[in-house]
Amino acid sequence: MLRRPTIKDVAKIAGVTYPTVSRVLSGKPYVATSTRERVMRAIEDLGYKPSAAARSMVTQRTFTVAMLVPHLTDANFGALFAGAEREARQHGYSVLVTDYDAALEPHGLLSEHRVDGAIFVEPERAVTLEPQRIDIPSVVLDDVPVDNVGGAKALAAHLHGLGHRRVVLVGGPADDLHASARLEGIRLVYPDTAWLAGDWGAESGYRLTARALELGVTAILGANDFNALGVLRALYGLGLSAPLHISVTGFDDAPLAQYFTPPLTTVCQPLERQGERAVRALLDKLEGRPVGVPVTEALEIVIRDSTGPPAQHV
Amino acid sequence: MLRRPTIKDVAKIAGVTYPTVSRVLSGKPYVATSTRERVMRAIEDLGYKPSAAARSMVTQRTFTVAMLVPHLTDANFGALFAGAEREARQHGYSVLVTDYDAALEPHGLLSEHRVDGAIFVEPERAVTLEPQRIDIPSVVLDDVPVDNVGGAKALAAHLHGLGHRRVVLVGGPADDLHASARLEGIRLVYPDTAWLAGDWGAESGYRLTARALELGVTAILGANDFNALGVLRALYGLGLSAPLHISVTGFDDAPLAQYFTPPLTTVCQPLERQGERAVRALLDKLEGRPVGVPVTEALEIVIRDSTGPPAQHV
DNA sequence: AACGCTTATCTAAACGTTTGCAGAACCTTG
DNA sequence: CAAGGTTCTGCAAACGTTTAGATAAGCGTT
Repeated sequence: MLRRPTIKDVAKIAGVTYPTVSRVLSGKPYVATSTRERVMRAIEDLGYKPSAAARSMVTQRTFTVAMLVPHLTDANFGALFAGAEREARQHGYSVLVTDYDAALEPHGLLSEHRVDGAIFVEPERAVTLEPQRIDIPSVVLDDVPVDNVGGAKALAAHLHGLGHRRVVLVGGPADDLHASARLEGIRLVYPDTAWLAGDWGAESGYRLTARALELGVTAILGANDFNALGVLRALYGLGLSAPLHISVTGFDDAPLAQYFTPPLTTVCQPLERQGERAVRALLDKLEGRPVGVPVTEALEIVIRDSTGPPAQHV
Repeated sequence: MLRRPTIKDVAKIAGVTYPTVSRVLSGKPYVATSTRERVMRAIEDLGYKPSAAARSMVTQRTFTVAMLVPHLTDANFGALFAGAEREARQHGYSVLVTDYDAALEPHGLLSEHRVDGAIFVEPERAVTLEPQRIDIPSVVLDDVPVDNVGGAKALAAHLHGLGHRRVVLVGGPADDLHASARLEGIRLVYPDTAWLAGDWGAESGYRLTARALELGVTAILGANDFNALGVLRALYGLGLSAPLHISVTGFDDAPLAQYFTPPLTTVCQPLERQGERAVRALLDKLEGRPVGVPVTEALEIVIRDSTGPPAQHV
């Protein structure tokens, strides 16, 4: 296996010096059309690909940003990435995904100037990590906030309209800002709603459902769609079903939520757009532009089959 | 904002020349303990971090591998990544995730020697892409095969044991090797089973269920768990339910599958281990070791509530 | 006291780019 | 036709490492 062609090989073939090739590659002005063509052809013939390492060596930039997620198994960030990637690409950047732990390793993305900036998807941990160990520009997803409170309130209002008088929030970490905001929204309608905290997984919803039912509620609000799925599953195990015996709602409108049994009433998060906005904010920081004032995005409720009037008698 | 400290700054503080610092960093022998200590302290004091670019400039290696997935929204690869990441880290590599399209961009991972190798998660597309545009070492997930045929056969046998006599496979792309292998496995038990192909999403299962029922089957095998979820959803829409009217199975045992209503009978894919094995195979290639003979891994069936005896009368 | 061996450090070259500066060739213009 | 501008291209330095080879110091042998 031979050495990869470098800019110098290209130059030799095209009969110019290598800085000229560099100029062609970066689309600089002041290069004759004929030269440009010859160089292009040489590049083509050799199958030349620039070396990112050499390039970022001198420019001190990688034109790459990292997206850090707590666990890659959390399904939601797929859409987030899609939005981020599209936006980044438009500006000549690319996006890499890893989980926090991997990124922080000695050889990880964040430790060796491999990326120009980072997007932290889960704000809480970002806050604890960032100042200590990270010294690259970064944004946390909360820099592009969405109206968790409003979304939750809408959900609660919907339930209230159906006649529910006592509800509970199930799932989400006790110290999570999003989950807290959702509780806050619910309490705007049902002032002293209880919160059975857990994590973001289905298991949480499943495990906590029994305790929720002891509270004598007619509706259970999952802190996210997967929590809600766990609740549905628990109801199934108890021989109950939504919305007949208990109404259930989620949060996020994950792609799968419409295929739950029953299809889930939830709140639609504009995840792609959020990814987009996060990238935009980060690039603004990176390129020294004034970073725009974050506007809070409204969330829309999606009513499906998992909610209905309360059972006549619990 | 000042320049980042380099190896030379460290050297100056520690009172040595910079190659010595390099030796300390890479744990080379022949450096005095006292020197090593002085250097370490200087590194600490300065908050020095090596530059990956400069390093891979000379070594011609990045110690990074890419994991390419078709769409980051496909949930399954989370576990795949977890396994891959763990294995890679143990060998001093890190793993980056992107989708095919992003990776192939002119500035993408694969185009500029940014990674030492790549793992293609979806073999079909890898095959079409690789020879044309990629010239870095790569493995496709099929290089570490799992026994799709056996798993599907086990599923079919389970259904047959319950008394089902006519089944159908729903979902999965018509040209997909995994899906085909699954069909093959089913046909070992039910020789002329029909296949209503689609894609890997829930929507496919949902859409194709009506046609499946027209075939007069008593059980529907989803090509994966999400296809199965779509089927369950469609049944719900028709006022039917599993396993009472129709039995339903999935494939993969996605983390969510046990929380479906009803919990899904499926086949457990050892995804983490697969990720691990893929990395191992790739590193073998990269480091010129003989790449081990791929052993096909057996798959275990997981029986839950979505399958039962056929309805007395269809 | 000179020799060789080991251990520790230094010197210098190399990796593949970008970029500021300087020079060459060609055009205007007065 | 000399002066002054453009437009194009070459030269050389710089980016931050690794690594082969050279040198120096210390020590145990003869």
